[in-house]
Amino acid sequence: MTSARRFFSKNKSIIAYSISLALLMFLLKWLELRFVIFDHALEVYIGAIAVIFTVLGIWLALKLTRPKVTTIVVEKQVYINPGEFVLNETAVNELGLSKRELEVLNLMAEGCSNQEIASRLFVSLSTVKTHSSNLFFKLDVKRRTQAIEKAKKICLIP
Amino acid sequence: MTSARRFFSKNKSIIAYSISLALLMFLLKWLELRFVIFDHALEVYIGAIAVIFTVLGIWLALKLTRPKVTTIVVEKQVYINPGEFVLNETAVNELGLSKRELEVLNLMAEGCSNQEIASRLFVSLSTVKTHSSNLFFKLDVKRRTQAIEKAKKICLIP
DNA sequence: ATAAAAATCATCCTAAAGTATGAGCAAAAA
DNA sequence: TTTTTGCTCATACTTTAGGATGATTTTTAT
Repeated sequence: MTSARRFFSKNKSIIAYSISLALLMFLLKWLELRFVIFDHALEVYIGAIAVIFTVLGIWLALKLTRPKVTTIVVEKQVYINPGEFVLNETAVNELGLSKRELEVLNLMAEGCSNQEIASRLFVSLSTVKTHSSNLFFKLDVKRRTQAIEKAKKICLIP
Repeated sequence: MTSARRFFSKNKSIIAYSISLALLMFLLKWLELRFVIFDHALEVYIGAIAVIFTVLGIWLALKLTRPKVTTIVVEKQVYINPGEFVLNETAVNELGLSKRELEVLNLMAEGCSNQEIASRLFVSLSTVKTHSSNLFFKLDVKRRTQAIEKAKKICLIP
């Protein structure tokens, strides 16, 4: 049942074409009988058929073929306003940075000295030095200024 | 001359259609003369014409339809906090920063050490130290990291 | 031409930054 | 349970940064 319905709906155009072709045949037969009296009517008749079926073919083609589509991709640049900072967690995981190291990194970027960082995190200067040393190793840099530069580039800090 | 040629090239398909139609007419006329002896040959003949011109119409339609152009706008995200960096010259004048000091500041922000800055500016380490010292005094900071932080805030560096 | 500003360099000294190594401890993962 | 990981701290040492001061040489503006 459904398959039959599906068949009709899928071949709608073809069925319509067949029916209209049949009707035209009848019409032409009728015309043939009426105008057979004229001389050279056949040539005109055939010309008419040619034109009609050409139009029909064109109509059919336009109906059946899916429209030719050429796609033009236009890149529109969307400028992201630096309003909200989102931490690049992918980078954090790839580099294996710990929570504490990120804290140290942030305070570094704020211009804190190691001693200030130690005071603000309630740890010793040694601890901060260890963290910063590990940080530089993981970020593959030699100085805190380079660490800040790189961290900003890859969105580890705002 | 050129306009005529242009006309031909532009209406190539239509001209081809006309010619093939004329040829078909001749062919059909010839067939008519040959097979007129058969009974009911006319129906077959007309059917053949119908089919041929339908095909012709389809071919014509496929040839003549111009592709539909769809424009797809792809939003490309461009992360640009620099957008375009414009130096805050007002601040530069207010703080009394010299050209050289700004150069040093920029290299500092790139993560260069004083020695690296000296090499890149073709001056001695002492000179860079003097510049940076003056810089810190003018910016009212104590460390290069603070200088970078402040300079970015007031648009002295990108 | 002359004074002011900018750029250059040096030396001495202190403070901070950074390296290397070892070790204790607690929480989480195996 | 054992191992791993992260955080902690310490000591000793080297390097870099930064301060203070003074001096010479270009530029630049008046």
